[in-house]
Amino acid sequence: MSSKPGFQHIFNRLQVRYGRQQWWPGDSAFEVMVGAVLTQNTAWVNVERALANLRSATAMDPQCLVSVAPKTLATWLRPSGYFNVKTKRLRALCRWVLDSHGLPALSRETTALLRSGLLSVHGVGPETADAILLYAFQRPVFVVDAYTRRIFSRLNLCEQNEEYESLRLRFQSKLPQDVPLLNEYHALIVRHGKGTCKPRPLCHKCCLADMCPTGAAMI
DNA sequence: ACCCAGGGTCATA
DNA sequence: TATGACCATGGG
Repeated sequence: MSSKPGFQHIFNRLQVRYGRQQWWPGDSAFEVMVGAVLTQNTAWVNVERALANLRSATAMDPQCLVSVAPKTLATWLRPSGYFNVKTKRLRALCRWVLDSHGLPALSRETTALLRSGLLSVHGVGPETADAILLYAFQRPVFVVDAYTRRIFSRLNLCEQNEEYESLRLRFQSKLPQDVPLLNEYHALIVRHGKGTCKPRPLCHKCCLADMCPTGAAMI
């Protein structure tokens, strides 16, 4: 007898196929937060250029980012796109960190309080907040993104327009509250989305093809 | 030339 | 609640 493949089983498949992902690429918790904002709807390779600009300007610091002229900050952020928008969002995030007495103080707060705090920052939505919670603060949350919807809706395990919170809580209820697992799972989903599970279906050699009902019709 | 990328906000109905 | 416009660079 066969049953529908579970979230844990799919994780195992992805892990066997792609191996360890070693997320998040970032030296400090603050750099992870900056990267989380800069990567909004943006390819990571472009984010790395902006991060390199900040590092070479020795500006990878909340106090510096709120003090520097917005026009200067926008110049550093230019390669990651939306630089005017992201200048404001980054400054808003830094103001929140400073008003909260810095990252060490924040790291002692409960996950629920951190989450509502992050969501109160202009420019930080649910996905960015959860990415920061998981990868900067090491909290056991599942990060839902566009890849998650694409991959799991093709497996008939969710609807493409399912609400963010609904999807997140469903994942979390089916998985252990284990930070390393949740870390790897989201990273593997992104890896798989960049690999075989493209917007335009290209499911040959997909490690999940045998679970994909529509996979047979794809080239 | 076109589509896509590790989203979110705001105005409108 | 649910669409649509907008933000903007760079790779394939």
